[in-house]
Amino acid sequence: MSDACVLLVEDDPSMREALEDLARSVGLTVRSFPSVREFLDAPRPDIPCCVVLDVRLPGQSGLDLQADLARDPRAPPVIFITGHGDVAMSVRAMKAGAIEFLSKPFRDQDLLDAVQAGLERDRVQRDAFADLSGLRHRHESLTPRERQVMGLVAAGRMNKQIAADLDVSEITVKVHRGQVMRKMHARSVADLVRMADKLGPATAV
Amino acid sequence: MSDACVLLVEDDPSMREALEDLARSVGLTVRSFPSVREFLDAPRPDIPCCVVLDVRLPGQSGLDLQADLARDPRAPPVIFITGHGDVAMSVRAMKAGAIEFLSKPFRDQDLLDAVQAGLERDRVQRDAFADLSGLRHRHESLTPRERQVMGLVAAGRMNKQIAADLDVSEITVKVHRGQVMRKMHARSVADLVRMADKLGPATAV
DNA sequence: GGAAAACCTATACCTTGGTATAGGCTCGTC
DNA sequence: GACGAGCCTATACCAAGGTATAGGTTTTCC
Repeated sequence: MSDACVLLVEDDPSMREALEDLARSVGLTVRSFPSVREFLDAPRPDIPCCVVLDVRLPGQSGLDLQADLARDPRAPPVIFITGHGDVAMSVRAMKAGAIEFLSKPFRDQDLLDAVQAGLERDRVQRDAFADLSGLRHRHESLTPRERQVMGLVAAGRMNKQIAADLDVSEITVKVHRGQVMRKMHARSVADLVRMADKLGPATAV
Repeated sequence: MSDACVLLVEDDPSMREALEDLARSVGLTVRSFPSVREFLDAPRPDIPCCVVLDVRLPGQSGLDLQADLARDPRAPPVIFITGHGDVAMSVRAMKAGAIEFLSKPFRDQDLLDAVQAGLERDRVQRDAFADLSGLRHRHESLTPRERQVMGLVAAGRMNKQIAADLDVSEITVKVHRGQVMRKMHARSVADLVRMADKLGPATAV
């Protein structure tokens, strides 16, 4: 399980140690931070992670940190633990996408289950992001004209229609189109359509 | 706003009346039910809805009802209200997809906001479902062979490859393919690919 | 037994897509 | 001023896609 990591943000040293022991007992790697500050200053490990976060922390609160993280599409999932949580707090956390919100005392297994769910979600998210960034990279290697042609092809337009749209000859379109297929590593139009959809509005005409 | 409806499940008559008045005051249509039983027995209106649900109800609990509803992909979104909610309850509800979980006393505006959010989500969900069911209907009108061809076309295979896959002549594939485009109302291969993806694994080969 | 539906095939013909090769133009950079 | 990148075009040729028309077989169902 060294390909996954739990990021623990907890100010109470005894609690911190107990949670570290718990996580390590099932083979998880743990990095602990006593405050949001130190968590943010530390480099993010480049493996599937999930954050275990006390709601009440010195300085910035756990909920604020979650909101900050949510701005980054690559941010790891968050699991909250708290001593004195209330319903409003938990609802806010869950609405913002938290995996779990546990009140102390909680059962060890509940936390471990949540951690596994969080790691699994991060794995999926990281894979999706890696795919997408490869795709984006290839898309950026297209010239502006090629990008236009890609969008129109993905929209289902025929070469002659594209030629009319762009006011160029049909053969020019064919050349661009061939370049697009090559640069995007698309083996069929179906491939290209799916790539365009993943890239989203960036490819829309 | 008669194109939307709030389904209120609440056993306390005074509370029920207060909530009805609140919803009606902003022009919402309301149908009230004193128990889960009566809610389930009533026909579901065929317009965007959302359910406002007391967690604690005689007979089946609100959380149980939510779980039942979740089995139906067309089920309306749920908003919980409760007098004595705890954190575990709210987390469970939110994990199961609830829009909001409000503890009494709550601000009227908070409930109205949640209702609007719920109705909006149901509108989107209903539109998506209507699209999909039209698509499914057309897909079902295909003969088995045509479905196979559709899957292979959407996978990006060429006619001659499809012919080899199915061990028929290429011309046969062309005929089936033409039928598929016609029956599915696809104006381009790009169209067909997107339809196949929406239909999901049903079209996979 | 006969009608209908699904499936397969073929000929003939036309449209669309794709590539190789080759050349011209413009603009910005070194 | 030379160079490269991006863009546009053309000829020629070949591969793939699409349609109309027509006819065949098998299976199913009344």
